[in-house]
Amino acid sequence: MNAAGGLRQHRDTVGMASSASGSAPLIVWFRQDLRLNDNPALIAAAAAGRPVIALYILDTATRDWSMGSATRWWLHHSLAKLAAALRQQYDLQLTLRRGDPAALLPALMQETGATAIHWNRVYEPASIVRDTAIKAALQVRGSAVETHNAALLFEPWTVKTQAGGWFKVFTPFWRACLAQPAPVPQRAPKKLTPYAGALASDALEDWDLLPTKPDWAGGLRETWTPGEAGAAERLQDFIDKDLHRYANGRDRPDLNCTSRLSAHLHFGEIGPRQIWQAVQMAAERGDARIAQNVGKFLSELGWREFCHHLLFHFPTLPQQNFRDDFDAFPWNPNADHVKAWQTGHTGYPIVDAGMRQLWHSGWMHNRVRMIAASFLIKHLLQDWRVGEAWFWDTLVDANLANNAGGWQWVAGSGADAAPYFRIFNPIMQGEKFDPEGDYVRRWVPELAQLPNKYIHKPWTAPESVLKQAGLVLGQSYPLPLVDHATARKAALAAFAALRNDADQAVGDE
DNA sequence: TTTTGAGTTGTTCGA
DNA sequence: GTCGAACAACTCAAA
Repeated sequence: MNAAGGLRQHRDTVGMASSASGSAPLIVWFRQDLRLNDNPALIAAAAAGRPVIALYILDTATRDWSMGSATRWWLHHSLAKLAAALRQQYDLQLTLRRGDPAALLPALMQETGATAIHWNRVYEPASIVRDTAIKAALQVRGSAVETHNAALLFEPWTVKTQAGGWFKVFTPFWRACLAQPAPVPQRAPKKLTPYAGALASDALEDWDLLPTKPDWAGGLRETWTPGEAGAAERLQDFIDKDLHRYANGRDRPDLNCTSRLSAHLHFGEIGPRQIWQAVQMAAERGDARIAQNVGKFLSELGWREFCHHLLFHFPTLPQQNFRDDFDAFPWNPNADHVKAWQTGHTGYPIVDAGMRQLWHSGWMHNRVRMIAASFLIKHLLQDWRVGEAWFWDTLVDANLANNAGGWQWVAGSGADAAPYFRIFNPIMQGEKFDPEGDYVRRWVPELAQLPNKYIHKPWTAPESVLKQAGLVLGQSYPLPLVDHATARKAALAAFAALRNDADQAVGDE
């Protein structure tokens, strides 16, 4: 069955607007909340007992950080799943429209006689600007607008220091969060009244969200199951198989025991409240190993929360150094080096494995993200925003807050950032966290025949070993793009220059 | 206001 | 191979 095909409605029909606002329809505007459970906008709309219109708008008017290629792929499938679920559960059509929400929403309300609209907030700068204006305009027209929180455990304006400011350090931030009452998810509405009129809807396929020539999405299809059901299954699988060893296992890309919920979370196919409750319940069921690991896992959810709160309070996070002394950092732009990094040809196996995993599957293990990001920034001295942009386009979980927060953290320009001297050694990291080389062998197959001893540093292998492994360095696999020790010294020198600049600036005053 | 303790994820060097 | 110290100085959060 092609769920998307069922969305077509060929007839433009003027809705039967009711004059009695008591039975006038209301709109649920889906955005980054593509689920039925724990969806406060949907729940509130259903509870009103009036006809419900379910709407998704492909926003072509907001230019800032428009979706990357991998997230467009995910969105297509997630919308198809949402449409199918709405139809199956409530006999409700998901109406698809493309354009400027500021124009489309009042038009749809006019068309249908809808007098109220619900949506769940997106806590990103461009969305806030857009939605604030839309809300004001709709209210001027006399419409009721209600917005809700589906995306975060705690509202960004509620987590404050004792002095009333915003946290810039994670640990006290998370302590303050944990002091709040535990967030509780709500179930999907049991029933709701679907809007009876026929509504014109775009066909999902016409949005061209999927790649065609070439179709590079094969690796994504074999790796992911977008949609609310896929998210729930992923969470359950994680709790059953991996939560009990999360604290240590999370650092092992070869073991693959992280939750892999990031993209589901980004699209709101599952919410943080649901995850929170599910792992707490698993811990309470009595498995001591799970109980020991839950705190660590929740703190990762805490980092997601922290990044979102940071972005809310510091909206320039994706573009500008959080610490402005980094504006003087002596980057060394080099298109060839960036290309080698992007395509997984740096000559450092753990970095290349990660970059190829990303290209193939739209995702990279967290530990390897740090190593690969550190390499781009500190070994190659490329601006963190170059890496941020590549991740934005290639990650299925590309999320403005997490991506910006992560890159600034690695660069050392962010909140609570890594100290300048923390420069990952890609060889040592590989040997420590991929000890058997399984991860490298999977993603860099040309190295598969190398013995473990050389898998993370092939250039040190004797000629006979290389020959045995069928490897010609510089041909079938690159030599290291830069020498680790040399690059490390250069990075330290660059950071030293930054400090000197800062001292100079103080001296100038 | 001042003081104090602390701050996700590391590496290198020398004993 | 293992271990502790050094790598800076600063900012943040709270007492």
